[in-house]
Amino acid sequence: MKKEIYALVDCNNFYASCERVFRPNLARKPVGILSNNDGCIVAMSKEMKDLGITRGVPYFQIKHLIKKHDITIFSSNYSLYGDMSARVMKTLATFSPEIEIYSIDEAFLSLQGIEKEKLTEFGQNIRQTVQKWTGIPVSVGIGRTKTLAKIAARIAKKYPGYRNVFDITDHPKLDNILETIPVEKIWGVGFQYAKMLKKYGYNNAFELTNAPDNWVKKRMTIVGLRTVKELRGISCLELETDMLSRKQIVSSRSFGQPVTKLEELQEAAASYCTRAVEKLREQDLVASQVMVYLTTNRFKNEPQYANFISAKIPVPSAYTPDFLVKVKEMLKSIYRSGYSYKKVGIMISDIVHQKNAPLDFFAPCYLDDKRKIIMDKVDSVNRRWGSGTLRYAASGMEQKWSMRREFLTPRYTTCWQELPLVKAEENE
DNA sequence: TCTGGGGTCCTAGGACCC
DNA sequence: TCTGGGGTCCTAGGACCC
Repeated sequence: MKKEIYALVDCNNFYASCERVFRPNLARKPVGILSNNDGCIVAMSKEMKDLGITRGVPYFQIKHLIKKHDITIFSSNYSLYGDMSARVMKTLATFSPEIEIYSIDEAFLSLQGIEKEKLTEFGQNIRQTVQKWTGIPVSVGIGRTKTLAKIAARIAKKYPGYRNVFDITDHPKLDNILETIPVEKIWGVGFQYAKMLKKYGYNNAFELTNAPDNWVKKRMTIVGLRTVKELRGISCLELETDMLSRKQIVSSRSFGQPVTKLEELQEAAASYCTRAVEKLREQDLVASQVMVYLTTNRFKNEPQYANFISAKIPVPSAYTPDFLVKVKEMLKSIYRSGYSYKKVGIMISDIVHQKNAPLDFFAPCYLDDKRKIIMDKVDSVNRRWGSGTLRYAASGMEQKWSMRREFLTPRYTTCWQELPLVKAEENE
């Protein structure tokens, strides 16, 4: 069996770091990023974490700390983060022929073939290059399995002595290191499993490696067993290098303010639906199932209602109007008047590649149809002039329901009008 | 006043078929 | 007394991830 070596490259405090690239004056200052609708804290710089603020807290609960600690708050700016992520990934791809982009801010690299003694040095090289080319600080964890590489990255980040790179491969003190990792910090062990494991006396990663296979499988399914084996150094999770096409696309948003009218809900649903079908086309996919749901605000002490409904699209399609028509009528059928709604959402599923779409004898297939030409035109206009330039009337003009984004930064990297300007010194 | 959004995988159980 | 059994497909729900 060949012995793999994996590196996990993890961007430090990614969203906060992205904002800082364009606001260098915020280095070493507390920076926080809000969720959609400016609802919760979703990302923080180290300085803000050090204040004891935790991810996920509602913004209004920590508002009083903002001034006191001179925290800078941003609304989330996904076009910026997505673009910065692409730059980081492109840089990483120059270091290894095999790379798995695991999330917006993490990638696994195969380091097969690199001499064992040089792994740390190689990791440092990655870190420095990404910093130089993109401005984003990263940590690198190296190990024989993806799960161990994750743990290594955690250590790299935690102890400054390692300068953000840690190699756990064949480490003489592996057991001692694993003893310092509480079970809930292991990749694949979440809140529920951690609770269960502790009940049975498994408190840290080392203890978990001694759990019997059958017991683990029974309580944590085959997935949990793989995690445990990976901790023991047996690789069970391979690098997934090719982008698998998605199985579902979800688009939903809480409203900036409560919505009561069916027409407004329909507008919002139409706008999310438009976005979801756009995402479908970005990957040359078509879908034949669409679901729509709506819900009231569960945090409020007022009448609650939630419902969903789904429908088939007769011929797999990526033509937005095919979906808009369905969504509009479906929403009408589950809408009940007299409630204050907080959110609607769209889920598109039964997704296949355009080329693999089942054919219908009586209907033209999307790929060969003029509908595809229309959609391609719409997409290219919106790419060129900014998304939302061409819209469907169904999405409405007022969009009173649209989300709050009070602290939004410019789209520095994805919109010509919002490029950062470099000013010459004027103090002469 | 104010509480995110977008994904994946696995399993159990029911429906249905032969 | 004693009511088969195996296969497939689908869905809901639960766990996890970022």
